[in-house]
Amino acid sequence: MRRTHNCGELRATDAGKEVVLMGWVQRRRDHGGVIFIDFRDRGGITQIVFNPEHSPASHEKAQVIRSEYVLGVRGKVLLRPDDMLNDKMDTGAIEIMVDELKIFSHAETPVFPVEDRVEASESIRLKHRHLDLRRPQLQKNIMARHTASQAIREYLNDLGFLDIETPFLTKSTPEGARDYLVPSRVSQGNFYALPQSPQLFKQMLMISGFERYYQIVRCFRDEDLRADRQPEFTQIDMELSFVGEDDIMEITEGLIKTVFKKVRDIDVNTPFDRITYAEAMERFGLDRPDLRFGMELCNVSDIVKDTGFKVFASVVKNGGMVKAINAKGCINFSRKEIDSLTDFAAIYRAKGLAWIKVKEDGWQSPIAKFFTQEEKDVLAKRIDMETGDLIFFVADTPQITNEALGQLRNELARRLDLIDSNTYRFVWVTHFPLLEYDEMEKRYQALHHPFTAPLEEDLDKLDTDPLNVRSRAYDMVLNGTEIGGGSIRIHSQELQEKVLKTLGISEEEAHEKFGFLLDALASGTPPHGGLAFGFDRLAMLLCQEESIRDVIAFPKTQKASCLLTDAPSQAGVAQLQELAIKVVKIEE
RNA sequence: GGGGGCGUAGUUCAGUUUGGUUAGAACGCCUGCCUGUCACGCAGGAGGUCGCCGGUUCGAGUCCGGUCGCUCCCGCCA
Repeated sequence: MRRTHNCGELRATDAGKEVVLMGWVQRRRDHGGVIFIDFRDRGGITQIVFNPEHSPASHEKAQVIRSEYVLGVRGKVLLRPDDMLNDKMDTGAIEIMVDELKIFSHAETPVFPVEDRVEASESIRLKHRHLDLRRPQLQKNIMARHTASQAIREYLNDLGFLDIETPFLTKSTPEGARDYLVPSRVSQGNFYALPQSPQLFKQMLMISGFERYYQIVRCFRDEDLRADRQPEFTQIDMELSFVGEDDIMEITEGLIKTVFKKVRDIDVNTPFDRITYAEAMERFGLDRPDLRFGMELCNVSDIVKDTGFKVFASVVKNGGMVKAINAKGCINFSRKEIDSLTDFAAIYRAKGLAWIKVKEDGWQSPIAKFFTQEEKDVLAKRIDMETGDLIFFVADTPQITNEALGQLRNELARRLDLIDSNTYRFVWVTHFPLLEYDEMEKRYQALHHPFTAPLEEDLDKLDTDPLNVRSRAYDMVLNGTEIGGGSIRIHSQELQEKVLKTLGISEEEAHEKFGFLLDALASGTPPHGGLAFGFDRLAMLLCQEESIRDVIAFPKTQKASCLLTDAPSQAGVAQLQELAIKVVKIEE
């Protein structure tokens, strides 16, 4: 018996053919006489029929068949009678009348039915991932992911990129995320770190003269998980020599265009819009703006800085910021709805959410009485208040005001159903600040990473006004989600040393941690830059899934454990001894 | 590190507010019947450590304390 077709490809035009299908039993319907089975493989589902009058032997054998049995069947493709077509199935015009049945495997009753519409809990699904992965939806996702990765390889190969592997057992880097450590047996007491990204290696490859590199590569970060974050995740990692921002943007826009076309048959328009970080923050409050709807933020700090409403005035006087958002026509929001939005803003540390309902005869608002008529007029004009509008204000530090109001903007759009889920709106965010100040550690930190080039025109501010140095970093944002980011790198040793120094990394530490890079930079380094996409997130968006776990074959739980294999687990005494590792309990 | 939700039959859930007889439903499973179903139908049946540990009580799925797990979010994630 040799398989001739898959379960998704037979059509009315195949009627009369003798075929052999192999797959799993999706569902069995036994009528006492005739038995119908929905037969599934990765190609789809076809109905197979056991008829005691047609083939008594195979019908008899079919009595024992249950869900998820694995079968091979030989039979003839028959057109179904006109009144028995199933237009919900791709193969609904035909069925296979079985002449010969081979039962390859019996199966225990599955813990949950292998069907898309069944919603088993996530932990059950992960524990029995082999069953979960049989569900057509997950099969589709994993296949779409494959299509995407192949499209990416093909596209980059054609542009002269080389796929070059980089080490997993590598060196811990300061800055950035927590590392996963791997103990060394042959060098006891020493540890490798799994790479958070191949950043330094790809720069080394540029210095080595490979000019165009890519890798679809696993990266590891020991941080807390989210619906869109796993401890090991996949990047589409790229680096190019002799290029500037425009080259990289053009190539990666083409990459995205190709992937969306091949995976979803969606035409993405290029080039993408570009917006600076400063403009994104001003208009949307976030560095990853969702441009599918308007409702932009409005800075009113200058208007309220001397107002009688002390909360606003004092925030501005202390270097804070007051911004507003106009929920057009939302005057009918109840007190309860406004309270729930206030709670929402509080998640992002906003201490309150002031509001104004714009009525025909004036403002209805707890804060209206604090404003003079003149202030009211100026505010109304700035925020474009019209009768029926509902205005929200947040007053806090610039960071909190922007974050809270930016998130509120997204939340309002969701609640007001302003978002067309079939729209794909891409935008580049550029000119990120090079540094930010870490209040906890009392020092500057790289916003992107320490190898990002400062904007040339801002170089002189590195000593005098470091926080206002802009960088040559850029993020690709899709519908309010960052899907990729990168930068033009520093290619001069002097500048690299200077930036490391600004970051408070001593010369000694710099040479210990990055000496190899600094040496390499001095050996003749081409100008270079690159970008990395979060492949899992991209796949998630392509598959229209809510969780990254639905596009990863074997994902981990929020506690970073694998319910299938039960990793992580205790190591044996002998193993630990070999590594000279002793496990100690840490008391609270 | 912090906040929210969840944990009861194989699965999804109700029951927990207000402690009280034998813990229910649907789907799935098993048995029988059924020759055109496609979420087949009909009849019958089995199936429970109410996550775990401890406490209060005459009595705990229900109240209290602890603990474990899953999930969403904040912090964190250059």
